[in-house]
Amino acid sequence: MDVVKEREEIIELFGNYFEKLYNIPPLAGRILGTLIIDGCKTGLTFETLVEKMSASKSSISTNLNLLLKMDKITYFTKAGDRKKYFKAANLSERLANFLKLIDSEMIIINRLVDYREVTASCPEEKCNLENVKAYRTHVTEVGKLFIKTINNFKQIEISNNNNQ
Amino acid sequence: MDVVKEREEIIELFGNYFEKLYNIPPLAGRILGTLIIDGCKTGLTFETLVEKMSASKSSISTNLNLLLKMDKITYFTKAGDRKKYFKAANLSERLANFLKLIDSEMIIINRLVDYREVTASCPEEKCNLENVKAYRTHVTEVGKLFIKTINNFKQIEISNNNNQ
DNA sequence: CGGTTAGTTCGGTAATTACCGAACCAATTG
DNA sequence: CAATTGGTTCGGTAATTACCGAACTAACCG
Repeated sequence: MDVVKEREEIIELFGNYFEKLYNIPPLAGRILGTLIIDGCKTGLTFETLVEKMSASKSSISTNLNLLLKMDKITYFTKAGDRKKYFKAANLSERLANFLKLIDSEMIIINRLVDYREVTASCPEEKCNLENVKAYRTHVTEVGKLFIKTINNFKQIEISNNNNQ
Repeated sequence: MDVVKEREEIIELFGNYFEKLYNIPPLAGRILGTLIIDGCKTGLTFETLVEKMSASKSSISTNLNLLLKMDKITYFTKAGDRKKYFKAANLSERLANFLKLIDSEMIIINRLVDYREVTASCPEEKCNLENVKAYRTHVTEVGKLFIKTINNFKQIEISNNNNQ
């Protein structure tokens, strides 16, 4: 395996994937990809990112702050060192965002169910109501699965941190 | 409940939700929301949508074709009637799109696992590899859950169609 | 055939987005 | 204090997007 080339390609894949998934600028996607690949151990500094991405300081700043606000990344600092070290957020935090999505979907579905219950008059609309309810059950199940997984990761992360 | 107002609000909610979720233009999101609320029974015509959305024919055309290409909606025709009747796709079809997303995520994860297996030299990177593998397990589970649900819906849809 | 209906295609434009450079601030160092 | 480092903020601009109107096609009707 050509490790260097593979690294580039994975970052690019991640970048595009995150860009679409989270609706973020291309540069933000690429930063996140880079942090997942390279930044897991020690984190990457602002400066390093400016070089690696060959982007301007202002763009890096803006997009780092965006990713921070979205809880996709975090940073830590070292005593006697003014630099921030950025790294991708824990998987449990990244997954938690899906729960928010699921919650917002649930709100819409519940309103749709209530609405349908008022308006469903003909048999065709009745079965439509049943469909929506079945869909709600599915979304609930997905939510539960995510909560379970997030808790798993939290356990893993705690024991990882203790080992450091 | 003020049904008319509630209808408007649900469409707006759906519109914004789909816009973000699928990365589609606002109008496309609103069309999809409208079709889910209003178009389930008999479908809505091109003309009706132009009026309801108060948008131009060209914009409606473009966005309907986009939604068709994405399998978010379908249309049927009636004998002796030149119009197309648009309706939201079955839930099974809409959910199938999530599977595509999961597949594309799996491809990246697998490449990341392979990459990590080559590059993981220090203990910290080893546990990182374990994290990614645990995440892969989770994504696989989500995929299975979706497949199960999609099959459920297919069953429901078949029996619904037989009752019509 | 000409007229109507249903929908598409093709510029064009207004609005939005992504990124940049330059000026700036705030903390530290000599 | 001045100089340096690490990062932010603020216009500005190039590129992209979302939508429009007008002209068009294709199928049918009388």
